[in-house]
Amino acid sequence: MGQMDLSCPGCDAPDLAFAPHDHALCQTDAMARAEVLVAARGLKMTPVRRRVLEILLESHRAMGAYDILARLGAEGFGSQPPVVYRALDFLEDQGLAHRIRRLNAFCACMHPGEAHAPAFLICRSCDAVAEAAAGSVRGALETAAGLVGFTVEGSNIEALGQCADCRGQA
Amino acid sequence: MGQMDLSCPGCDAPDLAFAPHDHALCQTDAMARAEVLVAARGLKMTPVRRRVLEILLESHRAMGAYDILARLGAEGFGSQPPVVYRALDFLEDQGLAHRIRRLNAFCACMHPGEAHAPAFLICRSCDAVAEAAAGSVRGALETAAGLVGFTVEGSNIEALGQCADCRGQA
DNA sequence: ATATAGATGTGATACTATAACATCGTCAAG
DNA sequence: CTTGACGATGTTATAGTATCACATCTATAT
Repeated sequence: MGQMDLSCPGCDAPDLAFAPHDHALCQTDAMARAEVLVAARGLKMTPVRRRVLEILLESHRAMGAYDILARLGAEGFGSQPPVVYRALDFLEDQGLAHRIRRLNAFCACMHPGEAHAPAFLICRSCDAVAEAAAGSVRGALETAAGLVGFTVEGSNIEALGQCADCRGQA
Repeated sequence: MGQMDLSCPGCDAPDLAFAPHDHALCQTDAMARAEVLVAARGLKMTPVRRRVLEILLESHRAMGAYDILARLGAEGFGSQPPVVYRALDFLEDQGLAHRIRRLNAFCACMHPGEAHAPAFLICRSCDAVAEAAAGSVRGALETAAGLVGFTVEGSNIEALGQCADCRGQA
């Protein structure tokens, strides 16, 4: 792990999101992986899409679409909702961003390219969102669903609570 | 299990929601349990609250707040959003209805009064929503969260997929 | 050069949810 | 009986989230 970077709000709080870490590295690494992935799929990481991902990568918090849109507009991109929703749809389809339904908001994926279907841990104190390994959770969900003959095609699993740092301070 | 009631859309599709069943009994039973629970807590099952729950109990599908509101308005209740949102908040607080975040919609609880923190199974074909026993799912989630020091205070677990009946027909 | 497909920009609109305040009814204390 | 307090409801207004439809642009391949 690198040096702690206090300018990263998510870093104060820790999975990866809740622990102090070199967030600049975290950001550039995720961005680099995203670029590679998109190229490998024959798709384009356009300026709007790249900028939206950069904005999401600034912290480990979820952001509302309209907050992102305001940033885009201020930077010379389009300022109408479809601009940001289309970029977010693309990023989500490519596994580079996640929608946090409980918050009506979006966060950058911290494990792009890795096969993963995460559970989201949302700290109510610092607002950081972490992705927890959820293989066992999904397994349990599929088992429970299977008992009633239901086939799971997709799921969203979100937990609201408090991260270790915040609980320590409270 | 009682007789099949074809007038119940959710009944065509079964947990309880995806299986053919005597839905009239299902409705009256849930309503009766709700009345008892509310009274036992010293709260009031007012006309608006009762009617909202009745509407939700008509099927095992989730309904949007505004769809419910239209029904209320047509029946002489207030027709402004707070009317229905307040009733839904009350029902949710009392464990009589659930919010399905994936659908921005609400459904009646099929297990009122029973300690439960369900996972929701949402059939993409028939739109029925079932509550699956999720003790093991929640256990796995808490374990996964615990590994990163996160304390789970609440969670929403929703699966989108296809119920047994719909898969058979497709 | 030009046709095509994908991406973006823009205006309009739909859908979901809450804030703030007035009114009304019920019920208990006096 | 009346009055006060509280909770529920009604109503107006507004905030917040998301999509549709259509025009325009850009890159690419032909």
